[in-house]
Amino acid sequence: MVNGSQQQFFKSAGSPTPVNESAAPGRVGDVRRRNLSLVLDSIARTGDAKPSRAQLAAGTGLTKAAVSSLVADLVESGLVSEVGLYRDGERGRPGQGLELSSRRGVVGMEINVDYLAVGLVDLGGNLRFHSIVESRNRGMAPQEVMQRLGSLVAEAVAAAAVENVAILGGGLAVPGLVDEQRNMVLSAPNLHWENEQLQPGSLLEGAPLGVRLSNEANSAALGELWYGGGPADFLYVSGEVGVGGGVIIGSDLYVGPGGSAGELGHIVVHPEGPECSCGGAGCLETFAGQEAIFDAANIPDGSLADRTEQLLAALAARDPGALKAVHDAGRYLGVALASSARLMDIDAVVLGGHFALLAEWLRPALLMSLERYAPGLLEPDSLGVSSLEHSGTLLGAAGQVIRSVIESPFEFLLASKLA
Amino acid sequence: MVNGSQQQFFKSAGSPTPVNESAAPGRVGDVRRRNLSLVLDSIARTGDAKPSRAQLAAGTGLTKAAVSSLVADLVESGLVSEVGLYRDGERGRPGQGLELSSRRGVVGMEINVDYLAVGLVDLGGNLRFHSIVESRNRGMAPQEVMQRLGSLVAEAVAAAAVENVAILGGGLAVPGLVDEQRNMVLSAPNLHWENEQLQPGSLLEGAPLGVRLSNEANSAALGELWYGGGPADFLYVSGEVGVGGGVIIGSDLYVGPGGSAGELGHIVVHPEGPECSCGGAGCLETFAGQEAIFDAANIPDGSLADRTEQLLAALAARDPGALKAVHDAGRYLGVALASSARLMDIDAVVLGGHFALLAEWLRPALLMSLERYAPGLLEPDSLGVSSLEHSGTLLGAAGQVIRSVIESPFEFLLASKLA
DNA sequence: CCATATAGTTCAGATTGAAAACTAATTGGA
DNA sequence: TCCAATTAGTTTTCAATCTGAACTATATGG
Repeated sequence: MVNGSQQQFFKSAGSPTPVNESAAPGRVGDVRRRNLSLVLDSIARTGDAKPSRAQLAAGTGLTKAAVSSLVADLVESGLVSEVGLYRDGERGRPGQGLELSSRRGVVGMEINVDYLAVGLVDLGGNLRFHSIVESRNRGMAPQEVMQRLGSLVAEAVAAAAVENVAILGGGLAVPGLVDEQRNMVLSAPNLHWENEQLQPGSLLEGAPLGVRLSNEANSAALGELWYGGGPADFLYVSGEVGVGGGVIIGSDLYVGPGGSAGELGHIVVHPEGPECSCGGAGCLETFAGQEAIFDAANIPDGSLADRTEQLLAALAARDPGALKAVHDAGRYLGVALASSARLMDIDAVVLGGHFALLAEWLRPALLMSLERYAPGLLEPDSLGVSSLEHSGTLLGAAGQVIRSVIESPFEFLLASKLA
Repeated sequence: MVNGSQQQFFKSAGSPTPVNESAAPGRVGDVRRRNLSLVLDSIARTGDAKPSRAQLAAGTGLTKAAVSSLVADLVESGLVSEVGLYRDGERGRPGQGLELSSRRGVVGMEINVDYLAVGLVDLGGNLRFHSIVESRNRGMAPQEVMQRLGSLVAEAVAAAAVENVAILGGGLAVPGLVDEQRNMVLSAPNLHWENEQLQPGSLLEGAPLGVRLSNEANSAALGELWYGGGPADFLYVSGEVGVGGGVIIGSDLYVGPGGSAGELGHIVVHPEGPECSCGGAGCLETFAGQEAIFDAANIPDGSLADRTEQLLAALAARDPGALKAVHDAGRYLGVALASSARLMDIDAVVLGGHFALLAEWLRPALLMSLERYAPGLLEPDSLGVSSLEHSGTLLGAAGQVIRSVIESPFEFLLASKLA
């Protein structure tokens, strides 16, 4: 990066505005980097259709010659496989179908307050193995939780061996703010974790891409985007113990300058509202968090599964307290979404987690509230409910690793050539 | 875009997921496109220091050979000029200083509710000519307003001739939602404009880059970023007749999928608040808009300048009504900023327009409110006040055109070679 | 006045995609 | 049965562009 010959800028002391270290210069080789990604992405998007080189050339705008050369590299690295000829009853030489290799995969992992989950996702996005176990992780030491997670991961690794899937890496989602670079959980209030250093890499020794830490709501949003048919722009609302959010803009996750964007739970929905655990007041979470809803609905303490079941039963029985609790949550969620949609110019919402379960009762109040506070901004059609249930988060966590390969295959090729 | 030879994808009817039309493929020539921009941007950033080719090579990571070739093209196009040798009392051949040409400029224009403003900004960002006139534009026909603006522009054009500045294009900011592509003002409630088709190009016939329409708050935010020393990430709050906002993330304007992000004025700050002109209720604008503040402070009707003067006088005289009006505005602005900062992960704010004038009285209430609703999120130091006053918006409007040249000089070179 | 230092240019070499010609594989119809 | 037509994919030639190294240009200081 730095030039060998210690170039000096402006010699007069004080260095008045040296030439800024701008973005990296374009090199001839960057073109191939980009086109490798373009072709790989085209194959990924085309999905089940298994495109031929000629179709990729037409779809990407590259020449057949260029595509052939690029595909050769991708096949050699193992990311792409040829899946035999295909025909459709017309003349001409048949094409070689191409797909993301089903013999390469990533392990998706989720630590949440009440459960642990692991899944094996192949490059094509198929969930090849999936396992969830209840685990009261609140207040448990990270090491202990990681150890429990490790035994779940071992199952996934075993399944991968049986299915002949090579594991490239893993993604681990946790319900809190993370520093991805340093593998730290900066703050996960619902787990009672603060500045915890994790060793996610040790969950998958030897995986070339390591294990990538991520936020639960963000991963769920990405899961919805990539594997749940989410639109290119939407706000994902994660109703786990806390109320989280993930912002998808232009098919990309918006994380903000510090990486902690989407904190929907701490939008102020009533300036005279109750104190919040975050130190503020009137936050959405104080009206629409799981705890707040259970309390307002008079559901006694107990395990999450029990309480949820009781709440759903009460709602089905039209219990006025329960109905009002959910109605209020929907109303305030509407306030938060109206403000968010106006601020970020977003016109679609996907409800996940707890909110997906309650959607039947929540939706009417939410729509009414949106109509009151931001009339015409969000159509009822664009207020969706996640269908991925508990696999959305781990699909998203794994997907981030898969995506990083699709976006930078060149680096992956390099690594696999060295090995 | 489409291939000549009508490539057919999957022939079986129904075309199951044709290969997606992804991003454009990388061509060898893209490298030069990028590096031209890189070098030009380096020169722009280095600003007054007027870097030499060798310094640019060191700063960009390109070789001297590449920089020389790139600079030759930029000089030929007139975007960059050599400004003589410079020395600093050391040995060696002196470098040729390079700068953005001061003989190329862009006209910045602003239509607001109570005034019109025009400025001539050269590529280096110097405001070479500036003129503001009062004009009660509310309810006036767009044609009439554009005509008045035209005579102001004529002054700027004359000034450019005198100063020997060639005008490349213009930027026109209006206080409303615009469709930049189609030169339409979709909605400017405070002007009483709705779906108005403008002809901004006719303001500067013959300017190669035409005239670009933009939103007032967004332009002001960009002005603050480029010419007011704003940080890389901040929320600009524009207190004109309405309350607007501009979101700067990573030194880029965030406009959202539909281009209308930053609508700070219609964030809900109190769910039981009054009806708003937007159809919603409890919006920030109903508490902190100019009208709301003047009303709450019991300032009688009149021109904006008069009312502002009266309000400032009342505040200086410690009039309780005026103090409370501004205090309340600050409090609710704090609610909106707390929510926005949490949602978008922003940690700096710049107050502009009316809010800049009232900053002395507004700031304490605002800080108190931020501390109440989002403790620790925004440091007092990161709550700034714009110093650009009425030139910020037109600087930003012109800057967008300048920036587009810096980001895509290749297209500009092409055009100037054809001419 | 020349050794040294720095700026900038020239030229060979490498990478890469475009364009076009070519080879490969398949079908429909003579 | 076999060949024209059609489509897939490869090979070859060419142009664009950067790097690296050698070279020229221009200054200072002893």
